[in-house]
Amino acid sequence: MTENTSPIVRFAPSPTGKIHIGNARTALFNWLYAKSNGGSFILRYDDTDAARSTREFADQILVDLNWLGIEPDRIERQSERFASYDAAAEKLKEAGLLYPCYETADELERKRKRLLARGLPPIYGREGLTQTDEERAAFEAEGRKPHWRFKLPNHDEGDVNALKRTDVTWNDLVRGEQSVDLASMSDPVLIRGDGTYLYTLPSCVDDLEMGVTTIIRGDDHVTNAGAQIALFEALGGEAPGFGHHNLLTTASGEGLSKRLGSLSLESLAQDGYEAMAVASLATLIGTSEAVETVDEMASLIARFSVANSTKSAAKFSTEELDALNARLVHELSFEAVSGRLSAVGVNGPKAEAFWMAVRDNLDRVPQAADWWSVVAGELEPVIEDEDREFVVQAHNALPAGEPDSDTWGAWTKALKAETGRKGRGLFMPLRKALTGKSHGPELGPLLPLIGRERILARLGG
RNA sequence: GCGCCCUUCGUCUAGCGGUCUAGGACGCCGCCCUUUCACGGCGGAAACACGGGUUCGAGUCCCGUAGGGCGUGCCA
Repeated sequence: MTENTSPIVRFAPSPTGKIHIGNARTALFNWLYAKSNGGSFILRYDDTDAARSTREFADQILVDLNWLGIEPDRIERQSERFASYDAAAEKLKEAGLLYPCYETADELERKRKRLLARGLPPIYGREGLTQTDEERAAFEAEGRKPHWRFKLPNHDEGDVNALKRTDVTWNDLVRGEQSVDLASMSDPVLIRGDGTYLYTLPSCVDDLEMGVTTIIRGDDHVTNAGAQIALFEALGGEAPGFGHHNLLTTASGEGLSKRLGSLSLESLAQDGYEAMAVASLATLIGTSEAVETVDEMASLIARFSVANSTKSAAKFSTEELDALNARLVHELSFEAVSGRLSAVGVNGPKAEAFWMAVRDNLDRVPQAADWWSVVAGELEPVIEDEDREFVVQAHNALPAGEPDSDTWGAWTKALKAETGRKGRGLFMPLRKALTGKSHGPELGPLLPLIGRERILARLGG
C-alpha cells in the first residue's frame, strides 16, 4: 500500500459523453485527495475507442473540469499510447496469460443464459484456453477473429477449470479491508475481436507507467479491483492503493447515469449555477461533513478526507443544489459576478448598487436580469382600480430631484401623512406600480436605480 | 439466480456495548427583525427497517427477514 506522500492520482473519463455530477464527484475526490496531500492529478482520456470518442467531448470535459476549479497537472491520451499496450499484451501472451477466444458475442450470451438458467454463476468456461491449435485454425479459416482474455490466477495447478477460491485483498481508503474472490469471475476480455483494447489493460499499463499511486473511483468498481490487482501483478508491477467512494442516486433511488443530461456540468453551468455550489455538494454529500456552501476550493480541500465517504449510496437532489446555490449567491461580491452580469445585459454605473440591492432575492445569478429590466427597462405597471387615486397622489408627492437613499423614507412619510395609509396598503400599490410585481427587493435602494423619469412614468405620469 | 456491500430524523450523516431521554447540517414549522417577499437571528417538531439471539446492559455484536446499491459485458 502506497503512503500518502506525494500521491499521483488520475481521472480517466472516456470522451464519449458529457460529465455529470456523479463523474464530477469522482474527479473532485481525486483532485482534492491529490491537493490535500501535495500530489498531482492526471486527466487521462480513455479514448482507445476511436469510434465513440470525440475531440469535442474531450475538450468539453476539460472545460467542465476547469469550471469546477480543477486544473490537471498533466493530460494524457490513451489513443497516443498504443505502443505500450501492444508491448504489454505481447508480454502477457508470451507468459500464457492472455489467450485467444473465438466465441461470438451471441454464443457467449447464450452460454451465460444457460448457466443462469441452471442457477449457476455465468462464469466463462475457458474453452478458449483448452482449444487445440487445429480448432483455432479452423475458426480462423472461417474468418473468425479472436478476442483475448486475461487468465486469472484462480485455479488449481495444472487444471484451469478447477476453480479455487482465491481472495485478492487490499486496504481500501474508504471501505477498509476488502477482498474479492477471483474464482467468482470470468477471465476479463482485454482485447476485442477487432483488435481494439477494452479499458482494463490500457488502464493498468498507464497506472503503472505513469506512477499512479492511488486510484479513487466509484464503488461500482470494487469487484473490478480484484482482477485488476491480478493484472498489475501479471504485468510485473505493484498495484496502486484503492479508494472506492459511494455512488450517488436520484431521489427515487436509481443510480445516476450518463443519460441525466440535465445534470451535466455543462448544463449546470449554463443554467447559472455556481461552480462552488456544485463542487461543494458533489464532494460533501454522502460524507460525514455538513453539507453546506464552501466559497472556495481551498476550504473544500481543508474539509475533504476521502475516508469521510460512507459505504452506502447517497441521494442527490437538485433542490439541495438550489438551496446551496442561493446561499452562495447571497454572499457574492459584485467583483465576483460583474462579468456574468454584463453577459446578461447588466452593466453600467448602476450595476454594482443594483447587484447589492437584489442579490438576496436571487437563487441564481442570471435571474438578476429579471430585476434589471425592472430597473432599467420597460414594464407594465400594475395598478389596482382602488389604488388609482393613491398612485396619483404618490406621483405628485415624489420628492423633487433624482431619488437618492433618503427618497423612499421621505416620500412614504409624506404619503402616510397625506393619505392616512400605512403598512401594506401604503407600499404595496407603489411596489406593484413601480416593479410590476408583488414581491422583491426593498424599494428604498431600488428608487435611485429606477430613476425619477421611470418612476413618474410608471405612476401614470 | 449468484456474489459483495448497505439500512439512524424528509435528506446527508455522527455513533465504533453503558457517557443515547441518539448529536450535527440542509430542509421544514414557529417566533423575532423587516412598511412585502427574501436575507438574517432565535427556537421547535422530526430517526435507530423488522424479528430473534448474545450480554447485567445493544443504535452499537451475531443470525434471520424485508428493503436498497453494486457487480456478474467483446461498457466504463
